[in-house]
Formats: sequence, C-alpha cells, structure tokens
Amino acid sequence: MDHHALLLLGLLKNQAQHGYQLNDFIEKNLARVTNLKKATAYALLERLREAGLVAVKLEQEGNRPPRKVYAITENGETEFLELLRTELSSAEPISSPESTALMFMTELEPEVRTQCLNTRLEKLNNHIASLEKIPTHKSAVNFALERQVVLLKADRDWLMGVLEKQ
Amino acid sequence: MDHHALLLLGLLKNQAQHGYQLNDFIEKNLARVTNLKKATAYALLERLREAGLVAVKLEQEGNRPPRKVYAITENGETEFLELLRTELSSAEPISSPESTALMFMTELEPEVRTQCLNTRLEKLNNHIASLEKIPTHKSAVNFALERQVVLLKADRDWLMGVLEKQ
DNA sequence: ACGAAGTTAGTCAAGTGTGACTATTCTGTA
DNA sequence: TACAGAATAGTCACACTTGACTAACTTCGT
Repeated sequence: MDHHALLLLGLLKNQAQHGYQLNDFIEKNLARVTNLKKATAYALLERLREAGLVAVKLEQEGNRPPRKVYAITENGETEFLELLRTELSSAEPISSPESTALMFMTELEPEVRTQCLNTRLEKLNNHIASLEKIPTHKSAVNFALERQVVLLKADRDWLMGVLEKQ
Repeated sequence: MDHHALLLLGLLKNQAQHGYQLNDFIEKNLARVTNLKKATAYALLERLREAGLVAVKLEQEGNRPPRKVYAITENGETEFLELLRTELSSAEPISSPESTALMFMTELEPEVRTQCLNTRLEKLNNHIASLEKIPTHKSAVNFALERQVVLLKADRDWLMGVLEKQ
C-alpha cells in the first residue's frame, strides 16, 4: 500500500487534481511502472483523506455533476517525503508470481515446457520493444522505465540461457 | 492468487502434508522465492478444498490435537498442470513498489537521495550474497533462485550506474 | 435533431492477504 | 519434577484490491 500512497501523494504534490484526472494520467502514462487500479486509487484517496494527508474540495464545472478535487496537505507533504526516503532505501526481493512456475517447470514434458518458455520469451521481447518505443519522458518517470527495461532484458537473457541449455 | 495456488498444489503433488509442514517448508526453504504467508496459505487451502482441488483428512498422532492432512485430488492435478502451463507462458511486468520511489527520486535533495540509494545498494548486495550462499538445492527451486540472483544483479548494476552518473 | 458512442466520475460487493493472537503439547534443564 | 521456552497447528478481524457496474453529460455522424 505504501507505494500506492507514495504515487498518489507524489502526483498531488505537483498539482491538485480530481480523481478522474489522476486515474487517467496513471492509466495513460504510468501503466507500465505501477499497477494501481482505478477503484484502488479512489479507495486509497478516501483513506488518505481520513488520515489528513489530502484535503478534498467539491468543484462544480458547468452542468456536470460536482467532482472531488484532491490536494495534498502539509502533513501529506511530510509523509510523502518520509515514504519516499523509506521506499527509496528499501530493496524487496523481486516479484514472485513467475518464479513459482519455474520451480515446477520440470514437471512438464520437455516439448510442452519448451513451448511455454518460448511463448514467455516472445512476450518478454514484446514488452521490451513496447517500452523502448516510448519517447523519452521529460520527468523522472524515466528512471522507473529504464529500470524496467534493464530488468526485463536480464530476465530475457536468463530465459534464453535456460532454453539453450535444454 | 494463481501462483499461490500453483505453489500449494505443486508441493502437495509430491506429497500429502498437513498445514504446518507446508508452511514450515515454505518459510524455511522458499521464503526467497515466494511471499506466501501462513495465514494466506491456510485460507487458500480451504478455498482449494471448496473447489475440490485438494482433499482433507483428519489425522491424530499421539496426544496431539488432530490435524488436517491435505492431499491433492485428481482435479487438483489437472488444474495444477493447467496453471503451470499458463504461468510459465506468462510475462508480467516486473515488480512495481520500488519503481514508484524512483519516479520521485528527484524531489529529494541530492545528498539525501544519494544516501538512500546507497542504503538500497547495500541491501541489494546483501540479498545477493545471502542467495549465493545457499547450497545448490536438489530440485528445480534452483531455477527460481538463479533467476532471482540474475535479476537482483541487474538491478544492482543499474543502480550503480545511476549513482555514478550523479 | 436525435441516437450511438464516448467521456467523466465515480461506487460496491466480493475476493484476497496478513499481523496479531490463541491454545495445546513437547523438551531440556536446574 | 516443574517450569520456561520452543514447536505445533491453526484462527480471526481487519485492511486492501478490483472487476463489474452505474449514471450523468457531451459529441459526432447522418
């Protein structure tokens, strides 16, 4: 949850926004580096409000239904910096979902296994290609994207090694 | 959830076990490649039972309170293989928690940032060292461990690059 | 001028995950 | 032999996440 809070606080630190704007930005620009979903974001914004880290203002524009504009509070800024330092200093073991399957790989018959791994290889390559196509972003989002590419390539290279050795 | 189910089914496929055995094995041997927690495992075992993928038998040993022994069913074996093929073919974007912090790195003052990143670097190195110390396991768990090391090293090398460029 | 499709802005029920807790039995040692 | 601590075997309340849904308004093609 912490990294989700960090993301929302970070985005709000630059500029107060309403929920839709936030979610739209995340979906369109950050989908590759975060997995924060819309419903999760709304729920979390409410929790952040309860905790006094963001303030909500109702805003009416034209005939549209009123919407909630979220702004970071002073406590929110403090918390943001603290979270940022903590998360930036941390090093959690990298992802597990895929590792589980690898542990049982040998239970599949060789041809099936090879086929699965080749599918995986293809997907990895597609991911990498699509990330490298993204124009260099102005902001520090780059760091996250660059790291993604590095990790994906390492994963791919390792996978190719495994495939060769069979 | 799928990869958690895969793990439990995979372990039960080799041998019927009671909850404590499963959790003990996971904690002691697989903590580095999975994040499945005890309470989660028990909850999931119950769901798997409801779904008919595992069967439960009560077993009494000596004076001890009876314990539940879980065994994989035929449906469970089928599901295991299907899950295995699916997960082995998939390639999800790698972990996000850490990426979020990287996106906002530049909001910290340079010295603080450098210090955080150095802390992170140290932790990464410790992780790597502790993984490399593990004696080569007999089973395919190796694949998962090996991949972890590869990814952690890629992460570390990238981080060192970032630190140098500052 | 009007219906379809898209945009805006959410909500909600149901599924998942886990830290903290409980309770019994064994085991070594003083 | 008695008691502290470890091992055994879970349970539970709570928090988090999300797919599916709602509903008002706008725009655009015909």
